[in-house]
Amino acid sequence: MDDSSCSEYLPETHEILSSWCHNLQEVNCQLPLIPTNSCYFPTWSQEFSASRSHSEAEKRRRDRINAQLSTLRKLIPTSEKMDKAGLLRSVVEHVKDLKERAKEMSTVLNTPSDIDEVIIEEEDESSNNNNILVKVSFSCDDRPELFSELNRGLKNLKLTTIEANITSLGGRIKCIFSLQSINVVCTTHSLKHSLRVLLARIATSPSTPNFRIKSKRQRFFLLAT
Amino acid sequence: MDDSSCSEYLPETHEILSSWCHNLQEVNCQLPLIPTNSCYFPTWSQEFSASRSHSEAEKRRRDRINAQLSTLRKLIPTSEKMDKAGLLRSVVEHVKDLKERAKEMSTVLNTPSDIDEVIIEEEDESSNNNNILVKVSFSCDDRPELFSELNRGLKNLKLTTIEANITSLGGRIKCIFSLQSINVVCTTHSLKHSLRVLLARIATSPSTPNFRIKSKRQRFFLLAT
DNA sequence: TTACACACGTGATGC
DNA sequence: TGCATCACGTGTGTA
Repeated sequence: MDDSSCSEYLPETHEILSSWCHNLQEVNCQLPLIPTNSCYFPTWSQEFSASRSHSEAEKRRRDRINAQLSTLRKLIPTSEKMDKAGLLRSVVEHVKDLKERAKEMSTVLNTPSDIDEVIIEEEDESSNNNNILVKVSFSCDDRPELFSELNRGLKNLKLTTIEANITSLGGRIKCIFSLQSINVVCTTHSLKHSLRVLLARIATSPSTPNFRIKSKRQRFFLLAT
Repeated sequence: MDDSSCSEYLPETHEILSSWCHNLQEVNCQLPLIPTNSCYFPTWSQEFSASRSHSEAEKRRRDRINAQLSTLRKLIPTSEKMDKAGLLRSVVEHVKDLKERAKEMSTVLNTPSDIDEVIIEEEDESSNNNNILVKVSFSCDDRPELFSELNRGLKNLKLTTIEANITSLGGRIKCIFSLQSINVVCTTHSLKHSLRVLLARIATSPSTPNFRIKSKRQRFFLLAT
């Protein structure tokens, strides 16, 4: 459509129309206003042209937004056939998840610390019954016999491994265990003491002489925020 | 505003208005159409009410989308004072970056993959003497009994663990072993076969019924290419 | 003034 | 039908 199709649009009719539209705001009848202090037709033309460029600009804006949305849709699996709000909700979830994961990664990566450490803490629910639940964080030099020694020691203490997270990096190893001791006569205190002794012994046990760590990775790369 | 405020809106005026609006589509004058085969006022009321609920629903939709957008804005640093398209572009960048980082991390960290896998390869020097050296990469669902089963199985195969790297994350576990079999009569081929059978059995062994992974994340993020 | 960004109400369309 | 989503053109505020 070009401007000439507006040539029959007379001032009177515009006034009538505007007046009606103004009185009936609920109809949301949107007419470009006609300035009263300038000649009529050029102004209408200008208004119309402005309106068109406005709508075109708005379309470009919408297209920019939708382009990013469809990019996001490709990045997030299982987001096909989701509406915009749903897609964005998934995006929020995934960003949160990725951030948490990255944080956890750096925690895990931090893990094999350079100094031997043994941290033992009881879980909250440990005092409720005769089951003792402890969480153990344990760092030392890595070596082949470590696992069998750990298994043997934990077995001797009648401890069951509920959960284990073991990371070995650069010749160091960090183990995080959730251990459970069921129906034992010893106290939590004595159990923790025995555990501490066991782990200290394992940590300071001499390494196999001919054991050489194969892959010494650059740890700083992993620790960047 | 209630419907009574429309009481002066006469059919004639609506016709005139509709006619004008139809002839001047470029004005985008949007009136609810009046069906010709029903009484006038109720229909107008109904149309108006429908129109109002429509616009209200649309507002709710916009609000839902904008709520997610502002959540995203909080999640993405330096996205204040960005327009919607810019914000979404940052989100896309951020997600891509985080995914790449996670992928990198999982490569470096040997993060467990979502599919069970068993990769067995001989080390180069294995053919030189009667010692067989194999490197095993093994991924499966994590569970408490895994370690003891692995130890038992490897012991039965007369395999010594030279090096072990074990990572558990999100309910999955990945083990990388360097295993040595000294002075055995079996061939490398049969050893690898036995090993593969063992690991496949362990990987598909049913999990302890009451064992629940603590954090069940949407893991596909780490695996997306 | 121009240019841009956002919210709004509406028609179209799919279930 | 009614209810949901989307694209559209417009009014409005801001720089």
